[in-house]
Amino acid sequence: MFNQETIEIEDKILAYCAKNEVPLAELKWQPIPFNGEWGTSTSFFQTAANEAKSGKKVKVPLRAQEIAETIKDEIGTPTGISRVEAVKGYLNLYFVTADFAERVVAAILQEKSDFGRGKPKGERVMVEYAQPNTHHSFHIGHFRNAILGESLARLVEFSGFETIRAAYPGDIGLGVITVLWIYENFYKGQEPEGIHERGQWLLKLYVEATKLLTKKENETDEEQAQREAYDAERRELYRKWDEGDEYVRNLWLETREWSLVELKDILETLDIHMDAWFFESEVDQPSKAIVDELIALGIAEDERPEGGAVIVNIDEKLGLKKEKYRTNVLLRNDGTTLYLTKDLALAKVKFEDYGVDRSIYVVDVRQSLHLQQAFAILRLWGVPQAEKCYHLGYGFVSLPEGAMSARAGRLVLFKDVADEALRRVTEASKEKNPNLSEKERAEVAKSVGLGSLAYAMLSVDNSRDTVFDMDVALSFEGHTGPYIQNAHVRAASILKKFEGLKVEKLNDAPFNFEMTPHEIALIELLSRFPAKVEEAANEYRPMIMATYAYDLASAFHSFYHAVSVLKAETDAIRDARLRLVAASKQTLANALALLGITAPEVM
RNA sequence: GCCCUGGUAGCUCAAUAGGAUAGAGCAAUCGCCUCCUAAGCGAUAGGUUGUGGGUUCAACUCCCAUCUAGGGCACCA
Repeated sequence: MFNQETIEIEDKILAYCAKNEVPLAELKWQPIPFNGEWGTSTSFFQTAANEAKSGKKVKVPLRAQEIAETIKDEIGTPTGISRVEAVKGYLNLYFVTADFAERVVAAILQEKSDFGRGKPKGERVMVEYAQPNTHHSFHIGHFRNAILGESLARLVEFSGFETIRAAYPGDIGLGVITVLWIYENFYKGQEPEGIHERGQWLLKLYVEATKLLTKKENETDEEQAQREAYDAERRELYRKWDEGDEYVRNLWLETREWSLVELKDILETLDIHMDAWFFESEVDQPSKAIVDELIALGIAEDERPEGGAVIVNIDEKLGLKKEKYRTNVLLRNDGTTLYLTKDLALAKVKFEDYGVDRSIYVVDVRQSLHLQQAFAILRLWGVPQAEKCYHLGYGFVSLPEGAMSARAGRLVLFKDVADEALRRVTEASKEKNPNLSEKERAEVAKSVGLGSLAYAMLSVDNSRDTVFDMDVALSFEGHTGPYIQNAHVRAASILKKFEGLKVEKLNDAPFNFEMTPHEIALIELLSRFPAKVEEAANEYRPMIMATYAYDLASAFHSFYHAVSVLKAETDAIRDARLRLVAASKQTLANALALLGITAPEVM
């Protein structure tokens, strides 16, 4: 976006090299990595190496420096560039600060919340996330999934893809039936007040039921008989559900709704709005037809006549010699479907009913093989979009005391963490900013509390496992969401204090004064935002944006501390800096939005 | 047995297509609020990037080997 200079210079370098038969390698431009310095650079090592390979006797580093020097002389001082230097094989071009600064700031103030938005890409992408099981409750691991998916959706959308957000709750399976069983036998007719209490109650029932249905050590004959009787009841319930028994189905729908109401409330809190809701139960039947089709096509093998299942030997069908995707089951020998089967059916819905070009699955990394198998089968099946299926895996979230486990009672529910976050932020806010009204403080608490949680999840690479420690996630200092939000608040505070002209009217405020290194660093970061959006979206990595937001906030805090805005030396400098503050505020807000974090005006 | 991830400062993590001086935050020590919000800023200290080879002008990054942690491998999701 801000690279006009390099294009012009590249032409000159190309022309020179062509004329002098220098085997120029591709020019890669990167920012000059020294602070306080400001410009772009490229190196000639590869070019020198090309010469060496073609037989010339050259020492690569020396030759690279020689080329850099020659080109420096050749291009002179191009427009927009204040100084050119050749150092250690690199050609460094320093920008004319005033021009560049003005161009960056003006673009941001004009485009506002659209600053950084990419051009339409002409492709439709679906991001599937939020796949918790119903009849369970939303824990901190689900939160990582949700915030990662939402941030990714916002990134790809902002970068120019038409984006569809899809939820896919697991609403059927043995776990669900287990809850129905205990409810029916021991808690029938009960229903706690409050949507979260009710949702979490189902989890308690699940834990209790699991105890009743799990073999104990030193089990007596009597206990064993009881347990087996319970298990038979549960199996019978599943069978009834499967054949569509009206009573069981209604019971299931009613309790499922309790979970969904809770889930939707949490998503609403997180400002996540799904475009499509898929349910496992809905793809169960269609997936059976797909199995028949795959058998008919010779992709799947039906071993049921021999008492086996329906399987796909994926490696064999793809002609792979080494095992990679292995073999997996599409249909149990009793004719019921599996996760893989349903995912094939769902993929078909995505591609055919929703016209999706790219399909991203935000799913626990432990399911990596299963998803690769699903994608491979789609390829065998001849689905063109199979090539653009992508599994965004994420490491699991554990606790300082070990892995989360509902049965062991070691589970951190998101709702509890969110409540605690609000409590702690409210407390901190009272101390740091006593003048806020109750209403404002409540808003700040939500914004900052959820912001700190979201940032804690997004600031580590998705592939890494993380340990969720409440005190770390709810820390408000240092590399955290609130640190970034605070930079935004400080910018807002300056603008609010400025009671002269509106910032929008300060069009004639050039940066034609000697800028401090803080201002230069800040403007350089601002100019990189559009490229960062592209990078994060292309690589499907929200962490890139999380890191950027922190770097920008850090640069702003340093600037804020070291440079006076309202008390600048002259009105002209003050006005230019005000515009820079406004541009910083805008870009911080844009970056935070892509992380699913709100940017408060006060805190 | 096979496959996939990780291993970087005491701790938690970064590091763009292999590029110039491996960066942050916690924790530690020391400074900075009559001055735009101190949820902040500055400074000091902290490193043989698990180990051993190799490729390259250049390796945290690529290749091989090895140690170590975790995960996954047909009727769970």
